[in-house]
Amino acid sequence: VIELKGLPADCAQRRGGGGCAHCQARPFSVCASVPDADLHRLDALAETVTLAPGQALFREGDPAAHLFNLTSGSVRTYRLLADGRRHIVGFLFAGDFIGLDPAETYPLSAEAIEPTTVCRFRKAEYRALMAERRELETALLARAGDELAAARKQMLLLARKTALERVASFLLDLPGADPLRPGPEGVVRLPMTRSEMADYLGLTLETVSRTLTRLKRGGLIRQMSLTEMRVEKPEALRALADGDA
Amino acid sequence: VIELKGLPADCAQRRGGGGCAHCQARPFSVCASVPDADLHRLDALAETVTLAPGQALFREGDPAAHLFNLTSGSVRTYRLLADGRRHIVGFLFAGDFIGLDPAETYPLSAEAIEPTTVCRFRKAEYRALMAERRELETALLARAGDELAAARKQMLLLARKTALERVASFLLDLPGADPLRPGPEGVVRLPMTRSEMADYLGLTLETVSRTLTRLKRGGLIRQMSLTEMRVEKPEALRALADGDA
DNA sequence: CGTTCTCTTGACCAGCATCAAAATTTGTGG
DNA sequence: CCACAAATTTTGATGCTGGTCAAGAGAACG
Repeated sequence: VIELKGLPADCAQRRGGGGCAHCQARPFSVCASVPDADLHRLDALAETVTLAPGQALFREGDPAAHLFNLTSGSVRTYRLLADGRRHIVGFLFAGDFIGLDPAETYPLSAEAIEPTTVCRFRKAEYRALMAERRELETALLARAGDELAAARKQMLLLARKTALERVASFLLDLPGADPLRPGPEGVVRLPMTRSEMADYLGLTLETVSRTLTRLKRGGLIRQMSLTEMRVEKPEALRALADGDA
Repeated sequence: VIELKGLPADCAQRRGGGGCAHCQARPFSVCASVPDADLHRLDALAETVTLAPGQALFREGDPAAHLFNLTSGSVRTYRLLADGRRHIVGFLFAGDFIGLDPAETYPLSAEAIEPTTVCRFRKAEYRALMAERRELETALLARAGDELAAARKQMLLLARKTALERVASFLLDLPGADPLRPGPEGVVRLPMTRSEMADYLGLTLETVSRTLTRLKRGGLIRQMSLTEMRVEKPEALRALADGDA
């Protein structure tokens, strides 16, 4: 059963001052394309929304009134099949943008998986800004290209990789395996449950658990806590992930 | 083993006159966003390329010098894993655009699967036109959003659907099940091989063949020829595809 | 008309799913 | 801080979907 907590109307606050200027996520986000001098324009549109774990940002089918930029925490996006099978489309982290799809209603649901803050814009207002600040549209097009590339990578994983290869790929794709992001080198945070990993990787939670155990036994990774893994042998993991048979 | 025929340098011809004005694919393509009055600008940039079956448009890793618009025929795009496993990323038909990904090199290979014509643009020239004709950039962003939506649909299919559901979804997604496109109502063209369907759907060619046989036996589809299927019971097929258990 | 390629069908098998239960972690109230 | 309840993870036993291997039937092509 899935949490159905909505989003209270008063959760967001329009900010007066210049939040964007010291936004941690800006270097990773599309906002980076807006020059410092024009930041006040963004600030004027932005609302800050704070989410508790399990709280929904929006649900599949809701009118798509907003665009979002994740500033901290993490979010899962998912769709359901009629009989309850769930597919987690992606996990989003600081700097990720939500709302590239121009559809009138959200094509998927989005929920926080830990305490999370997002920057929210009214779609119409954001589009107006885009029409004016061309570099923002260009940045979004570039971001859309990146997302498409990531989606294709994931399709390859789902279509042709084994369970072992999927889990290895997943660990390497998470931020934290990424040297650019904050946190100790080589330590991967796993804020999501095994069940969520499974629904993302097209496996069952048992298979994910067993596979992680195999990787631990093989010394490729070491479990620091339930939500943190240390990658001990990145090259070996990469070889697995890429199916270098 | 896969065909490795390249693209001869003389395959393309810069056209003088106004090909775009009577282009069959224009209503379905991003070019529709360019008003008739400005069509000569597109025409000035466009080269027509003719491809024989199996001929490559480009290969993964090639410098991404061009963007393409498919005007007739069909194309497969694919990536390979180190040990030879193939993933077909998509099948493209008239009106489809290739090159949304802003990467410097092509992230996948593209080959014709039947006699095909494409409209080719130098990336730099096209970008220059985009910078000037804003509605083109907006149309591309919208197209990117559509592609992303399609990619997510495919990820759901690969992550959570059974073989039967995958094949049913595939038959319904092909143009031809689409009432807007030309051809007799309800007849689906399958210009690709069983092996290609399999590499697209994350199955084996045997499973695809067996599944099509099941659908035929069940009277949901009828085989007209090897490359044509008639959908006899669209609702039943749709129910299967959506997993309405 | 034979060669070759693709498709179909069959027999068997393996990887992952399913079902079930124990171990561990998390959360809550006293 | 501890005890207990609930949730998540891990591990085990078993089964099924779809993969693998193999052979035969159609199509396509020269």
